[in-house]
Amino acid sequence: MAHLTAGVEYGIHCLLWLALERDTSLSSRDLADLQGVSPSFVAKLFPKLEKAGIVVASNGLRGGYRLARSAARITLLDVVDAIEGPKPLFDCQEIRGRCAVFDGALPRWATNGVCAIHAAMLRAEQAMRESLAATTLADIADTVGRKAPASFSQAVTAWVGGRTDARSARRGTRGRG
Amino acid sequence: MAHLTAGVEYGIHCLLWLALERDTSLSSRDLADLQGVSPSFVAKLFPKLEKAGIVVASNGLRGGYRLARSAARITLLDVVDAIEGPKPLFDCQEIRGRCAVFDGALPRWATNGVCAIHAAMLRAEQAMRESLAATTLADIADTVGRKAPASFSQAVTAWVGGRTDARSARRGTRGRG
DNA sequence: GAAACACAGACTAGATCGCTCCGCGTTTCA
DNA sequence: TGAAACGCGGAGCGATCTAGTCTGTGTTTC
Ligand code: FES
Ligand code: FES
Repeated sequence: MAHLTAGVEYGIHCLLWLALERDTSLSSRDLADLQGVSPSFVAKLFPKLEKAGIVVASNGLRGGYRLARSAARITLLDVVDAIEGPKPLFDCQEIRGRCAVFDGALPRWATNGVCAIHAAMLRAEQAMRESLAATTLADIADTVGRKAPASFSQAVTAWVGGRTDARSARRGTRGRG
Repeated sequence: MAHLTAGVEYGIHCLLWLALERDTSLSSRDLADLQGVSPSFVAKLFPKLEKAGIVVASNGLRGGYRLARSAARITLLDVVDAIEGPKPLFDCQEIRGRCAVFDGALPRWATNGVCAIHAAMLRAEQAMRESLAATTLADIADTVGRKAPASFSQAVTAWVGGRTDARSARRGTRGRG
């Protein structure tokens, strides 16, 4: 994939569901099934978000995740950093230090400070990060909310409720389904 | 490596040498040896820069590359696009279309337009691209030029000249060295 | 005490990256 | 005239990364 991996897309989409259902803990399996993606993969994602303080986890049956703070105070940069970890846009290999003209006697000025090319790349990365930091989960939820009809939110709550019911039913009809 | 690969670092550094020696054609081997990097790898880089119209190539003995236009009119974005090709920062997989709540009957509004998350990523990518487009090869050459002593430019020209001489000498003493 | 949860770690298939090697056509120059 | 130095394309290779699976361990609910 590209620089921002599939984990970021999965993670942010999951967090949007959590923002929609702030009163309920959703398990990683709920979130995966809800979106039709790999449960194992989503399960590997959330410990990172929890360590970054974006979500809080609760253990045991009926456990799961919920947002650690308001969606308006979670930026896309928070999520990207949590999932991707420290991952530079550009990885300078200090080419300049191998110049044949110097022939072994590397002058101080040649490796002093950061290479001008590297500096330009760092500026580009910073521009990207500032753009990501300027968008919050709430912004995105608003955009989606304006597109979705009013009935959608209810349908989601019903789906989540249906999950809990299905679990209870499974306990009642154990071995038959 | 990261999103911007080693080819970009090699490529831009090479182009800086070409900007310094605008009157001479430098071969890909010259440029590689000058910087102590792999000649084969640099040789694979330059056809891309030539197709993008950043350098012009000349064939045969004494051939090589030179800048197609002034360094002030070559941006870092030009070089990155030439070497990396079309490579999105974020590769949306249209997760939203798989939502289990819809259960097969995907409503129009759900996939209408670009996903809000994807849109935010495109803005971040655009911010990065604008930053890269704002820096030219000449800008970087100036920065380097201010650091390097006056003698450096002469040393480079001498090194390049020495290369041509070495080739002539090799022809004269064929088989002995 | 079983089921549903979180979480850590080993593992795999496939893609990509950095790099090499080879063959072909072109140009120069002894 | 032919060898050497060029550009250029394609095949291939080892290392690394990605997306995803499969354990296993500990915790909470019912
Ligand atoms: S040495 Fe890495 S960008 Fe110049
Ligand atoms: S569907 Fe790809 S980012 Fe939303």
